[in-house]
Amino acid sequence: MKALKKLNIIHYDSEFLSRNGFKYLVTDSGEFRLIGSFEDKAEFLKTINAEYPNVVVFDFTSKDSLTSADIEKIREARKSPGFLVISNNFKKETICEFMDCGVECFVTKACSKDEILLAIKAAAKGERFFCNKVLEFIIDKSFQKKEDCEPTKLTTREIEILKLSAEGLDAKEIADKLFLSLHTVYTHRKNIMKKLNLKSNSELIKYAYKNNIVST
Amino acid sequence: MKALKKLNIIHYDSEFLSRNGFKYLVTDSGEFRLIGSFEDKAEFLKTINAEYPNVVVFDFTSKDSLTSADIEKIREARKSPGFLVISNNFKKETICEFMDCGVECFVTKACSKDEILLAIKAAAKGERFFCNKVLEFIIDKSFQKKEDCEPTKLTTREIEILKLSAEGLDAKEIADKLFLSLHTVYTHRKNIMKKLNLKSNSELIKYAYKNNIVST
DNA sequence: TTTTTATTTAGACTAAATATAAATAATAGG
DNA sequence: CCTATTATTTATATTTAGTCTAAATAAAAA
Repeated sequence: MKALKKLNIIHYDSEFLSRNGFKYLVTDSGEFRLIGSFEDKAEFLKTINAEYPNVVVFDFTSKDSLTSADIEKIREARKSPGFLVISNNFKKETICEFMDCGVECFVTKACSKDEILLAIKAAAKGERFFCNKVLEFIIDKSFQKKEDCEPTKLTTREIEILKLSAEGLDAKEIADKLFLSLHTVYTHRKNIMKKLNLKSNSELIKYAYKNNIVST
Repeated sequence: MKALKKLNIIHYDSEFLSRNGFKYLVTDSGEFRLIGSFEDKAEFLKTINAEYPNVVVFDFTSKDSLTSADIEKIREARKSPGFLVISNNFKKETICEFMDCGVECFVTKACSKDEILLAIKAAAKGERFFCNKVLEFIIDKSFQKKEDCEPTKLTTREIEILKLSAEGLDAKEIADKLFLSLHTVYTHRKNIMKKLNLKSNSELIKYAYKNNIVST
C-alpha cells in the first residue's frame, strides 16, 4: 500500500503517565502510527520482532529497562530502526553506553512536544538529536575526561572501595567489612585517587556523588 | 452519595508527557472532570481562582513549581481543595515543606494507574496517601532524626564549612579560604558532626550530598 | 546586665594516611 | 605451558590530619 507512509513507532516506559502522554503525542500529530506503548519488556520485545518499527522509543531508567545487549539484538535482527531515549535522570555512563550501541537520540521528559517530535523524526532518519539538557549534561560531565566516554577505568575492587567510601565508611570500617588489612584499603584508595586525579578522600567522595557511583 | 457530581481536578506539570498522560488517566476513568492541565504557572493559578477544583495535582519539581506560599494562598482563598503531588526526585526537605503546608498525598510518576487514582480520591477527601516509594523514602530518610522534619539547625558558619567540605576541600584548605585557624575548622566540624550525629568527615560529606546541601 | 550562643584559637595527644616496597593471585598473550 | 601484565594484598617507617580539653572573644537574646 502506498498512500502516505506513516512512521511506525513502538514505545517502552514503565511510567503510566509517560506511556499515555506519549500515546497522545504521536497519535495526535497524525504523522505516526503507534504500534504500542509497553509496560512489559518481554511483550515489548516480542512485538518488535513481529512488527517493523521505524523508531524505538524507550526510557532507560524504567524498572526493567532495555539493556545495550537488547538494543544490539534488535539491530542484528533486521534493518535497524532508529532509537530514541526519552528519560530523566541521565547518567553519564548510561548515555555513553547507549550511544556506543547505536542509540541516536536522547531527550528529557521535560522537553517540549515539538522537541520530542523532532527527536522522533531524527531517529527515524538515523540522525542524531540531543535536547539542550542532555547536551549540557554531556558537555559538562565530560569536561575532565580525555577522549573516550568512559571515566578512567577502575578495577572491581576499586569501585567497591569507592562506593563504601562514599557511603561514609572510613578506611578501617571498609577493611573490616571486606576482611582486608587497613593497608590494603589505603593502597586501593591511593590507586583510585591516582587514576581519577583526586587528591583527598573528600574529593573521592565528591567524585562518587557527582558521577552517580552511589545514589543520592 | 451524589452520584452525578464528578470531582473537579486541576493539574500543573511542566512535562508535556506527564500532562497528557494525566489528562488521559483522569478523563478515561469517567469519575473526574479535568479543569485543565497547565504548563504555565500564572495561568494555572488564575484558573484555580476562577474554578473550584476539589483536587490540585502538581509536580513540585516542575521548572517554575508551586511554592508552599502558593499553596497557602490557595488554601486561604476558599474551602481548601485536596493536594496531590505526582513527581519523581523526591527530596526530604521538599516533602516536609509541602506536608507542613498541608499537602495530603504524594505519589511518584512510576506509580500504577490505580495507585494514582487512589491518591486523587484520597486527596479529594482530605485523606493522606503516600505510595510505597515515597513512604520508604520518608521512613528511610527520617531515621536519624528526632521529632520534626528539620535537620538539626546548623549555624551559618557551620553550613559554610559543611559545604566546603562537601566540595572536597580538606580542613587546611577551608582554613585558608576563610582565613581561619586550622583548629577553628576542626572545632566547627566537630560541632557539626555532634549536631548531626555523624562520626566522620566522610559521613559529613555523605550527609551534605544526601540532603542536597550541595548540588550533585 | 547577665546569660546564652556563635565564633575563634591553642597545646598535647591520638588516629589516619602516605611513601615505599614487595609478595601473591589471577589473567591474557604468545 | 610459560611469561608478562594486571589486580590484589600486605608491611614498616614516617608524615599528616584530626581529636580532646580548655578557653577567650564577640554578638545576640533575655
